[in-house]
Amino acid sequence: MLQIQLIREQSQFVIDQLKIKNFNAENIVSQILEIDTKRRSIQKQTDDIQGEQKKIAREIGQIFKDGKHDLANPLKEKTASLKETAKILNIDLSKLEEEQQSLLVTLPNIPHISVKPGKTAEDNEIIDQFGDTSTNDSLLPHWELTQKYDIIDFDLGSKITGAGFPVYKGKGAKLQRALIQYFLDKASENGYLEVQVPYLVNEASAYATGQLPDKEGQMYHAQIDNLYLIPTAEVPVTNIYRDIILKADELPTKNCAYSACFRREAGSYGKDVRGLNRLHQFDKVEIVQITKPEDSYATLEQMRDYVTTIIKELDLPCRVLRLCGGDISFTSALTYDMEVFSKGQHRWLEVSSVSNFETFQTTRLKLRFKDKDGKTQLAHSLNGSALALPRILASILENNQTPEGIKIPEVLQKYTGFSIIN
RNA sequence: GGAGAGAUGGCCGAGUGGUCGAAGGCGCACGCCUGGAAAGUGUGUAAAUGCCGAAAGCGUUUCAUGGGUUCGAAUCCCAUUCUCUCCGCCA
Repeated sequence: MLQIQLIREQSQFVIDQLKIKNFNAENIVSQILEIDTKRRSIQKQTDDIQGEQKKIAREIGQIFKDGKHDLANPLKEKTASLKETAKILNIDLSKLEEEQQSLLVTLPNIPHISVKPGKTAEDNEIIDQFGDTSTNDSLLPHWELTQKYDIIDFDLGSKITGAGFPVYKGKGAKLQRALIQYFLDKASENGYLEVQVPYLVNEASAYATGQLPDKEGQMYHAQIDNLYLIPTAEVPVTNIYRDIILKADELPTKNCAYSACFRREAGSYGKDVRGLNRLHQFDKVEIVQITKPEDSYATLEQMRDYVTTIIKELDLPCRVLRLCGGDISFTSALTYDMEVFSKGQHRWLEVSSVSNFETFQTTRLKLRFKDKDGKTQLAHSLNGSALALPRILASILENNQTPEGIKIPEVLQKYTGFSIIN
């Protein structure tokens, strides 16, 4: 959520920057400003009236103390009418606050100045690429390989639950577990504190990280208890810091977490959902950092670097994209996507996305820190996948297929306990 | 799931209707003391929001959350959430 002060003080800048995200904010901003003016004038009025009420109440207190009870009655009458006015004004006030809030949450985050305009994923800028992307038509896509070696059973998952909930079997399950452990170990080595977090979150948490209200339909909802299944560990991990004021020396905080992730993926279809490409339940290791504002972009680079290093170690061909305005997410100011090349499908698959949210999440989270002058200010939040399993698994299977079987990347062998799937 | 007790500032803890945003302590910050430190000692120590160009200052709100009673609520009433104890159930 954008801060009202920013909109108030630099409305034109907000409007201009949001154009880069192809978002026309003109109307919303002017509505917000209009409501804001009204809101503040009403707040002033209620404040004054409530101050008056308090003053009279104190006077009555004094009168009772002095035992002059009969003097109290006219004063009581006076407050009665003040109370009535205050009540009406308070209703107006909360109505305006609500209105303002509901408009504010519809505005996306302002993109970083370096973000270039663009309409679609086609306009993203490739800033780095490594690894061998040579391929040929004899290489099988992973959904054929998983069947051939009987390591993932999509039909069985459909029977038990539905499409998008595969069953991993034997070496498939072990490879999955190996990847999780490998990712977590790497993150720990790099200073991320490992946490295990709930997979269901309440409304306040889903709201604070921005899943609500924007992505309501994308989350599974346990209605009886009004809890949401997490679409990513980002939600519970970031909410660790909800409503907190950190000390300056506690920053940056670095957390990593493995979790299953649940996404309804309403509206997806075709080749995008084939096999492991898009699932309703998948595994992911997430990294989250909270930093001082001045450090967040250096941290973003460091996180990007960290993710590409892991991909390199897995020996997967990879490219790094700096997202254009049109492709960057609602909540992000700057995002890098990492894609690995999948040789059986002859296409790039997104396996990670690292983003700087600046204060967009921390505003809602009320996540602040005391700077060295003792002033409280909003921290910046960043996160990234490190990494999401299914597509990594898909490209490991496709890229390492040989006539003898699927070769397990060197770094994973100590975790899997085997070096080939055959 | 049933019965009972509770929720107060960064932490502990006092406060059952009247200048209570809240005693006292711990912690923290700054100062004094000291050759330096400890001890001692003094001062300060919440957040949100509004008035204001900014600061200072002032107002309002906040004692789990949301309602209510009252001229006045941390204190009384109702609902919800959470914690603890006992019973039941259970990996």
